[in-house]
Amino acid sequence: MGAGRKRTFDKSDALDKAMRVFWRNGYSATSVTDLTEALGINKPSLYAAFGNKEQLFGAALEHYTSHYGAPILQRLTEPAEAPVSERIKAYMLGITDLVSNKATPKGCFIVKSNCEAGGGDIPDDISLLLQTMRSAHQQTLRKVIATEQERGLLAQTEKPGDIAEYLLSVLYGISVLARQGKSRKELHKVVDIAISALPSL
Amino acid sequence: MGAGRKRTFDKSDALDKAMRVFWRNGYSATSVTDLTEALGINKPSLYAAFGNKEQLFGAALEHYTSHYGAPILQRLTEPAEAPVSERIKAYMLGITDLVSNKATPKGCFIVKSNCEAGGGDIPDDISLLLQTMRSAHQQTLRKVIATEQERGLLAQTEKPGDIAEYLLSVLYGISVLARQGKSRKELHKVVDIAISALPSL
DNA sequence: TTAATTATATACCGATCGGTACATATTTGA
DNA sequence: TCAAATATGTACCGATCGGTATATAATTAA
Repeated sequence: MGAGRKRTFDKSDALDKAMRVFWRNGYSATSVTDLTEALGINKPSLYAAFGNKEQLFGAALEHYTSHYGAPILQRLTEPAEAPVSERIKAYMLGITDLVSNKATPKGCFIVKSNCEAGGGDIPDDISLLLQTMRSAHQQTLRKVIATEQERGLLAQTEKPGDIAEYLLSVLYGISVLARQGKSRKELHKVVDIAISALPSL
Repeated sequence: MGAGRKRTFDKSDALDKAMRVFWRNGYSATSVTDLTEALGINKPSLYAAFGNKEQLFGAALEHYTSHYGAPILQRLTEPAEAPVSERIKAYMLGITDLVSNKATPKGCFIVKSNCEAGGGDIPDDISLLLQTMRSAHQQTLRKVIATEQERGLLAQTEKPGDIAEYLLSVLYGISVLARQGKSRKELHKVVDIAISALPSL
């Protein structure tokens, strides 16, 4: 890979650490100094490795979706032989556990960033990225519901997009509640009630 | 009322303007200069009238709940002759309209502040105030549900606190969706589906 | 061994942060 | 009319903001 001094830190580890700082404090309330202290590196190293604060934030969002969100979304389609109601429940409980995990900041990083966007804070590029992520998530959920409705395994009293929006709304709410410190157990109860609304079976 | 020069601005108007700036940008991303520009006054006037940034933020939160939130909460109990299902629906649609109103910042100010809290940003006093506000809101909703259950007008398959938490969760989610730009109409659809989950009638 | 290359550490940049000292303008009570 | 009291406008404070210039240390290719 050519000449040059070796990096003294692991870039992937550093990205995960930076993500947790942003996740906890948000974009505006996180200073570059907060990041360098959490990563144990100096500013020039951070800028050389990740560009700037905005680009690092974008990378943190991508890291979050690919490493924390994606495995949970997988539960919507696997195991394929499981009934859709069970898969949706497993997915929702997975999100709930993620946002109430004691080892990571409370709440959902995407939801927190979404709430931070919409004002003057957060650059336009990031707002666009968030919009894209949210849209992809909604589409994934919508398609699962639509497929099951076509197979007749799910009642068709509501449009799949509307059901997806409803379920996402509950999950967003659960993320806010988790941020407030609500326990995993309390949040699971919300999932139970929310799922009982599904016109299924 | 004593001597002294008269204030050249209306304090109540100024508080409402300040609230909107905080509502849009959040606590961390709002600078004192942002506030003085929006209010059309100088920094010493702002500090003399409202203390400091933190105290002004607290006053803005109180102003929001008393002037924007309280009138909607009233729909939970009035008109008393209306069935509880209708009152809850009117309340939820009221919140939905508030957070998707084109004349005010998108989303719920309390939800946004709650997401901002939990990290290093936002002083402890404010976090406590938010916790108190949220708890009061939840209790109000819980009592309405409990009363109706005692009267036998609502099924008792779930505890009133759990139902309240579920409804709040949906509303929090709606606030996040509104912040993302979802229309009033789309959000009303979420309310419809959410209410169909209630074990009522 | 040397030149090119890359990372690190220190020290600094102009801009902005929340907050205030101070002088001036305005109002009321005596 | 004059003194006390309150508000305003300017100009400034030290601290921190995001970002970088520069020098040095380490690594590889020649």
